[in-house]
Amino acid sequence: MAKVKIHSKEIPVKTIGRLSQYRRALLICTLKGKTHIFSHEIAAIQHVTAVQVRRDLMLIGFNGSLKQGYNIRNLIDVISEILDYEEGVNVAIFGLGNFGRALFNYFYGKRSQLRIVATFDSNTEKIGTEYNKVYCYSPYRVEEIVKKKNIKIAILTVPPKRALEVAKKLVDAGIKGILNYTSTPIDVPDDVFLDEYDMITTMEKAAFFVKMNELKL
Amino acid sequence: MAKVKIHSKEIPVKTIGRLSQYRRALLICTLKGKTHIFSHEIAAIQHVTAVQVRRDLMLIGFNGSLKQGYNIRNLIDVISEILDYEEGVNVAIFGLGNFGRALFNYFYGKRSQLRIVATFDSNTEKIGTEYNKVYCYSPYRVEEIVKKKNIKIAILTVPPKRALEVAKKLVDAGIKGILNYTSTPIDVPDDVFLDEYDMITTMEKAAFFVKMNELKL
DNA sequence: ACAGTATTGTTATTTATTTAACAATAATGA
DNA sequence: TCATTATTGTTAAATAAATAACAATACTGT
Ligand SMILES: NC(=O)c1ccc[n+]([C@@H]2O[C@H](COP(=O)([O-])OP(=O)(O)OC[C@H]3O[C@@H](n4cnc5c(N)ncnc54)[C@H](O)[C@@H]3O)[C@@H](O)[C@H]2O)c1
Ligand SMILES: NC(=O)c1ccc[n+]([C@@H]2O[C@H](COP(=O)([O-])OP(=O)(O)OC[C@H]3O[C@@H](n4cnc5c(N)ncnc54)[C@H](O)[C@@H]3O)[C@@H](O)[C@H]2O)c1
Repeated sequence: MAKVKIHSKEIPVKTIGRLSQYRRALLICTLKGKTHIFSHEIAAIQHVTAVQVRRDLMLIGFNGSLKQGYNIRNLIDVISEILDYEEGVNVAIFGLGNFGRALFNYFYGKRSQLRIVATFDSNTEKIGTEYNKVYCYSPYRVEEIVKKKNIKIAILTVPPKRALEVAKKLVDAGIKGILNYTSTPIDVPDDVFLDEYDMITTMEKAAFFVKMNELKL
Repeated sequence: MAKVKIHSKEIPVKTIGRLSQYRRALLICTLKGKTHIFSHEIAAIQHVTAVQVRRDLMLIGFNGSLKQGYNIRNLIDVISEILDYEEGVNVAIFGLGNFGRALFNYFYGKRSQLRIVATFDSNTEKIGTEYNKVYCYSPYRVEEIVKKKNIKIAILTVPPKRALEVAKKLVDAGIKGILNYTSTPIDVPDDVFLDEYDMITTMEKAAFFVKMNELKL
């Protein structure tokens, strides 16, 4: 799924990602009392060009005024209408280790429509406890709880060796989106959103560029 | 910097990222005693097509044999020659909170050429202690320590409000790559590698796709 | 010996994404 | 009044990346 239709226009996935970032920048602006903003101002905050911003906004059919630029409040609302899900989406974390907990803390409460409603861990000392008021279940209960709590998105932070089996269970249970942070690539059906991020790959790219830059001297 | 020359051929940055992933998959294969591998096998492990793999390998001038495919050991060596930096690269973490520590634990020791040689935190209880045998310095000493220890890459996990000031200090001190995990976008000169990752943006994309898929029904 | 098969390596094509170009517009002020 | 300026919205062009196509090759089995 690389594009999506909104108002009968095709929207690239990359635009969706940028809209999320624009909104974040805009929210900070409103806190500062700003009411209007120009495309080049948005561009300066995020890492994009003013043209890119205008093009993205064109795609979602949002218009600014020539002299004042874009109305921040309205723009936030329009982006939210696109990105957000009225009823909200339920999320669960699988693997409540150091990394899972760090993500939990960071994510918890940041977006009102995105709710962490369960955690899963195989460690018997964790099962049955609450972390940030959210109950920790045994992985045996994945199917049951995912259905009962209508969980749609999974954050996968189990050990790499467990990734494949857990991912399979998730898909079978009806999960529709997985953020896979284990270093094991997983496969999912077409109708399941998948994102895989690994800091080591990024670090290797960084090191490569450092090397390249030094050689250029 | 979107492309890089190797053997006088232009290599897209994306290829570099994939090479890192290929190598990881290959290392696992060697552990299993495999000596040769076909492009479609590599493709099946990672999320790419066989054509993509062959094209990437063509770009770095690596040849396989028609009947056996690619020699895994050789391929790992060639990729390592491209990605790795003989003398190694020194890395530091800025912000030793939950997230910083989780990344530390994950990263520490995974790549012999990429060494975490220092951590920095403003919390006086952390300054002067060792975490995983690595000393924690006060942010006041950034310039001094970065130069003394020849630190090239920074993992940025300070609170979002501190991101801009710390990033500026890093660049001034001579850091050449930053992995920015704070939700605050930062700006760096052209000769500094920058990667910004934020799980909330990813989560919002995931939620968006879940929503889209449901509407399609 | 040779048709059939599976694979690589590379060029050509297509698709996706970004960037550039510019007309339209509205305010400013000489 | 009218040139100047700064901006938007949109089309056109350029660039980047992925995919397809296919010749070349080497092995298999008959
Ligand atoms: N992508 C990144 O940048 C990145 C960064 C850090 C860690 N990681 C990865 O994230 C994962 C977690 O890292 P960590 O440091 O928190 O490790 P950890 O060992 O602290 O946590 C793993 C947790 O998963 C639990 N677990 C094991 N099997 C399970 C199962 N079948 N179902 C549910 N829970 C299960 C364990 O009990 C443990 O609590 C690892 O795969 C690690 O490689 C990725
Ligand atoms: N990108 C992601 O997906 C993601 C996930 C989790 C957290 N985060 C971000 O990572 C950062 C850290 O998160 P956390 O949960 O570890 O928070 P935390 O509060 O536990 O850790 C922050 C640490 O930074 C230290 N610090 C403060 N000012 C500093 C300075 N000037 N120099 C050095 N250290 C300083 C604090 O003492 C603390 O130890 C935050 O910005 C958070 O938003 C991002």
